[in-house]
Amino acid sequence: MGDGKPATIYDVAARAGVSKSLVSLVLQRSPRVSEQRRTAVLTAIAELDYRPSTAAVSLAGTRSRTIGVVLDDFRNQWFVDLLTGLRESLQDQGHRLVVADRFLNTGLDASPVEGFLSMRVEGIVIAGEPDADLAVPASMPVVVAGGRGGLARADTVANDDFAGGRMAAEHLIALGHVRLGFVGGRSAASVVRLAGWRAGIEAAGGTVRTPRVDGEPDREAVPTTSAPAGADVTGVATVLQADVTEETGFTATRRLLVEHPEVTAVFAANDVTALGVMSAVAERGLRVPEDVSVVGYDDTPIAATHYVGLTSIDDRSVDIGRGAGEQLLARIEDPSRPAREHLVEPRLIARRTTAAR
Amino acid sequence: MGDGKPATIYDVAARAGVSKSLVSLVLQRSPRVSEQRRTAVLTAIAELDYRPSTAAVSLAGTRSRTIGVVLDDFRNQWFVDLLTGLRESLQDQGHRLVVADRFLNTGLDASPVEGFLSMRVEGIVIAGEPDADLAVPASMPVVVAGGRGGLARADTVANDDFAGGRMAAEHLIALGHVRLGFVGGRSAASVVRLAGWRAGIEAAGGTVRTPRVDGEPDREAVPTTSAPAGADVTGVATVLQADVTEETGFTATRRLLVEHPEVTAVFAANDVTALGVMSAVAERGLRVPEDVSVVGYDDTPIAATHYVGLTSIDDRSVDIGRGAGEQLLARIEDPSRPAREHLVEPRLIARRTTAAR
DNA sequence: TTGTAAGCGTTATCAA
DNA sequence: TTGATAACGCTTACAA
Repeated sequence: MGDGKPATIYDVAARAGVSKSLVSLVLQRSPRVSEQRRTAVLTAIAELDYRPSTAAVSLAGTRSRTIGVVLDDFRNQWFVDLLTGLRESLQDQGHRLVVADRFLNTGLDASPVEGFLSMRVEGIVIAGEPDADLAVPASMPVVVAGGRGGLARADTVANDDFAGGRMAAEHLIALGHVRLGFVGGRSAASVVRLAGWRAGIEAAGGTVRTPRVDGEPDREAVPTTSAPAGADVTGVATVLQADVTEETGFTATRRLLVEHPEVTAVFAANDVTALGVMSAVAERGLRVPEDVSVVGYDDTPIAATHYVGLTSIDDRSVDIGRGAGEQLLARIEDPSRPAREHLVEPRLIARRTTAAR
Repeated sequence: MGDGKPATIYDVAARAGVSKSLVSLVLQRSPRVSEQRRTAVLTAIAELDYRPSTAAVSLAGTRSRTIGVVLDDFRNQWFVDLLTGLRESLQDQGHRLVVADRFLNTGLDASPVEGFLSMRVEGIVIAGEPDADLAVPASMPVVVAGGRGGLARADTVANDDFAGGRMAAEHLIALGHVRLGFVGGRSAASVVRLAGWRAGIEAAGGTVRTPRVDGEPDREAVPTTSAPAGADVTGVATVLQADVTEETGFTATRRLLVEHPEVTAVFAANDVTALGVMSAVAERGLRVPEDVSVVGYDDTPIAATHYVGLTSIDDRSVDIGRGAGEQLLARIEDPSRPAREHLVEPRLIARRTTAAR
């Protein structure tokens, strides 16, 4: 195995005593090769530790059989599940996956998309909200996975945030909670999750205070405390101006609990925010879930730890990935195909932060 | 921008009215090209939205300028920081980074290393403990980042686990703790961290009960409870047979706290285990850090959340990445260079789970 | 400073 | 079923 230069197809052909065309046929598993020659070639390949050069293959071949995956940020763990799904639908179909986050090869390429174009990928998967400055040529098949809008002509496969928000509300109401709170931001996902949550409450005959933007005084005087008797459900929503983080989730919840001490269940637009919510609950000397139930969104690994044990909405990233791969394949087959938006139904994972009231 | 086939160097040459060699020279920023021609070429490139084919470039060129990074698992978040460091030392030097985890293109390639060999990468970074079956040809420059051993001939850049373990002990002792516990497994990293912790205790004049393997009865009868008066420090270590997880960390700690109720500080071999430790402490009705202090290792994102706020040892993955890139570059320059092992000094990040006794 | 021409390691198109 | 031979898009001597 004293590797000097890697063996080429010529070396294999010479060693097997055949032409390089024949070697190429064997490589492509052509059925019309005699068993004898085939084994001779295979033996030579093994002996020489030969491996086709991907550069030569994609240069000479008609297709690169490569798909580029653009991640918004490697830190967003959800891409792990997304990749699992993509592998199922793409890799198993003989496509090679190349992943890059927004910064992976900047400096060499202007953007990960640029790099993929240089590689002559056959399609691109954009994970998360597509950046506006991600210039993808019109002729390149693209699918947006997990994000919405952005590229009009692209297929989209995303979580059904509305359904997820509604699930959160239904779960809490089923547990007997009637005074609900919401903490989220102004991102597209958060807004739709809030709408779903509101719909869940209204479906139960309840009312929701119009989303209040944090920092602005409340215009509406909804009598949440003097609510009608019975099981009437009411909700108060806090929509943060700034990014929703653990920190802002904490301060927003602190305020929410002061202004609405009747709230016994909070739905946070994402898991990290939910951590802030839980800290705020603890700070007031209340316990989760005995005094206040908390639901997050995304079902991140941190929610799944026993220590945190956060009830959360699983956005089914694996299925989103699989679906995205299938859509991309379909578009590569038929580029004229109209772009569609596909929603994946999320599911609620009940853990230790929610309990009956 | 009606892209049909991507433009080639021929198209650019024709449009600019020059030879394709001249275009190539411009691409390589050769200084000996007249300003006039250069702008003509650059204009043509822009107009045609031309992008060199990486396949053709690496096939025709002498070097691929590509480095492969093998991750053990995308779920181990530490690779994010590692990549940051690698970008600094490699990408900024004009190298392209291609990342893959153990499963990324299996089916197409036998292993990520196979894929990289096909791509004719100039070097490979193996992140984490190298798999034994990762067959890397002797002639391929390799550096192991964050793991130890495995490939004898490879340079290694890793966290100084011994120093980290010692830091944990010193931190706790400085806070006044004298009855210390350890929970870890039998992985190389865990064993060394334990050794460092022990050294820290011994340096303070203390003694450590010989690591006890969980499940086996204690052979040694070290009088930890009847310790000499004064500030004598003692430690009890539990070494798990099975993998250290949140679950096993929990059960091991539960037992530790029963058998050694005098323990007021626990050092866990990693952050996830530390979560199990904290659950076990809570289960006994004790509080962190008022009753028991807890230190983790790796400084994972979960430790950094305010909600968890785990004091942890930061293994400085960014620096490991930068160092690994530098070592790899040096080896590519001089393949005969003897392999060395480089240790990066970790640092303790004090948060809310440790307090003075 | 610019152009010509010979590769680089494959696949693909013909003939044989 | 096999083998020439021409691409593929670029780099790189070598000439001019």
